[in-house]
Amino acid sequence: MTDRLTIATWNINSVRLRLPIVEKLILDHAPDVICLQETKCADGNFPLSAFRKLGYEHIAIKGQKGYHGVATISRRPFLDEERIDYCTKGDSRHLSTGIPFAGDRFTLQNFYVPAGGDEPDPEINDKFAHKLAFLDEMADRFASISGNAMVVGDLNVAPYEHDVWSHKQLLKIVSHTPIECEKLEAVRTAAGLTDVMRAFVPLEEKLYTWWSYRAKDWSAADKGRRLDHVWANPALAGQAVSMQVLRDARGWEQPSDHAPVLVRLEA
DNA sequence: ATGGTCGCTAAGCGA
Repeated sequence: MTDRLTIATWNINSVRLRLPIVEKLILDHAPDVICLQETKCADGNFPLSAFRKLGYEHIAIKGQKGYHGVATISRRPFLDEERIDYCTKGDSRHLSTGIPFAGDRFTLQNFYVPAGGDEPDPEINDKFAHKLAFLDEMADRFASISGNAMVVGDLNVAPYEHDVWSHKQLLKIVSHTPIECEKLEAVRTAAGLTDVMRAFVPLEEKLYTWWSYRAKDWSAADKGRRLDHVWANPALAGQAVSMQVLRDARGWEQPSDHAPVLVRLEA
């Protein structure tokens, strides 16, 4: 009996404002599990009933008022839930859920890594220091990951040359500095995880998930970055049969500055 | 060209 599961990850920059386009994602692509970041919504204000009406009865949230916030919305029941307060700042940036799949299970970790501010120097920029510490803590914790695992979310680092529109022009821009790229790679390899998006798109090809609101014409300029990621242990990654970045969603009505990423599993 | 645009929550912060 073949099991199939489609997972979406999307930084939606306010779940309440973006409900109409999350609904469009659901109607167009019918993901089984949706991982959202930057929900910007206290738990008591999360639009649970809107998602339940669309058939997503299992909703794990970790929100805070005004900033950050992650949510995992599912048609399948969760086997367990865990929330880790990385850097013990009280930020809502991590949510882990156990997902039943193909007679087995995997742990789906939904992350919103700190953006890190503008100045790429931890000595003078606390936000950048926080980002680096967050990545170091991820690497520490990931060293003991076991079982089937998938990591998704806005990791706020575009690690490879063709994850940005201009490698040379972005080397000193937060999200593509060498130290961040090295640390992100250390996180992924600490757990032995595969970069699922890059398994479908060769390293020589451009791959973006985010385009700034500030561009006059984001699509024409196409100065994108791949800030969103999907990683999995090799066995689970081997069950991924498709991956797509829904670039069109960046042009939907009142869009997020991130596009959703969809991965389909079959086993 | 050191700007530009968003969303929160009510002037400034974070992205």
